[in-house]
Amino acid sequence: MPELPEVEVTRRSFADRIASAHILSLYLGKPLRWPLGVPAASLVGRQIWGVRRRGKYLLLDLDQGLLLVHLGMSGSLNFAPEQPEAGPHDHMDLVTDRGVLRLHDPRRFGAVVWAPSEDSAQAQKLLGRLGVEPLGGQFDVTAFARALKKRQSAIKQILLAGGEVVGVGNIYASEALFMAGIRPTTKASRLTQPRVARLHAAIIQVLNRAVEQGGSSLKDFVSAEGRTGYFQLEAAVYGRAGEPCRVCTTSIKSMLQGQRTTFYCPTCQKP
DNA sequence: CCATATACCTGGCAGC
DNA sequence: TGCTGCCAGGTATATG
Repeated sequence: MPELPEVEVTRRSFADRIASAHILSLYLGKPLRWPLGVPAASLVGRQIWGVRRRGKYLLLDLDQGLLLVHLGMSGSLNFAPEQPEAGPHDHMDLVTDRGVLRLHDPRRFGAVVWAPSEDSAQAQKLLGRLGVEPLGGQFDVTAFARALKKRQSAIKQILLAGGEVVGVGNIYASEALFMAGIRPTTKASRLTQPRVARLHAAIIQVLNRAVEQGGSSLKDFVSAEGRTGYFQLEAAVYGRAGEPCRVCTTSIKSMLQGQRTTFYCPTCQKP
């Protein structure tokens, strides 16, 4: 479910409300991807200073250390004054004096991990290899082009890996490459400077637009306020195999790339 | 160092 | 119906 826009929309939906709250208790259900790393009871009394985002991770800054929260494939957060009885897929309740932050995650690829600091080994193990943030101005075209010149794999796989730029998942990778007119299988190193520039702009545009629209609701995205995506994001290619391209009416193709499905228009996107 | 495959887990759906 | 097989928005880790 969550790529950068969904994670950012989730962050915005509860960051202000949870800021300065004190942790009263932390309940964990079935195991998530990794253990918390410390006894849950050790977080009682901690104060939450704020919520940041790095790639698809949410960072809850505490007065001692921080919590790294990842939504995996199927996770969502809900923050409310009270929560109903936990269902079978609710695996965390962070109870504070401002409300309860609940993680709902059927597939349990998500995680909640405590680390003593962002620079600590625990945090860096997860954050250390992340590429640059695409939004907010640090994403530089020249540096992006220079990095891609060194990479021999298909551009779609480079985007998904997140080592050059973070936040682009399977949906937005297909969408950004369509916007840029680039075939997903094109070797990154073979992209010309102008095409990299188009891709750079497309990534920023597609992610920004999705954030503005409140996260796409292509499937079942729900923000921490409990709202679904406010608008259906009109996918140009994702999930549209066999349907006509919105630009040229060519039938959209799908293929497998590194065990993930990729969608593209064979006419609009050049190798 | 790089590129690729694998594993984790559950639910929904198409097809029989 | 009920079963089977396949697919799903991520990413650390192992392997070559």
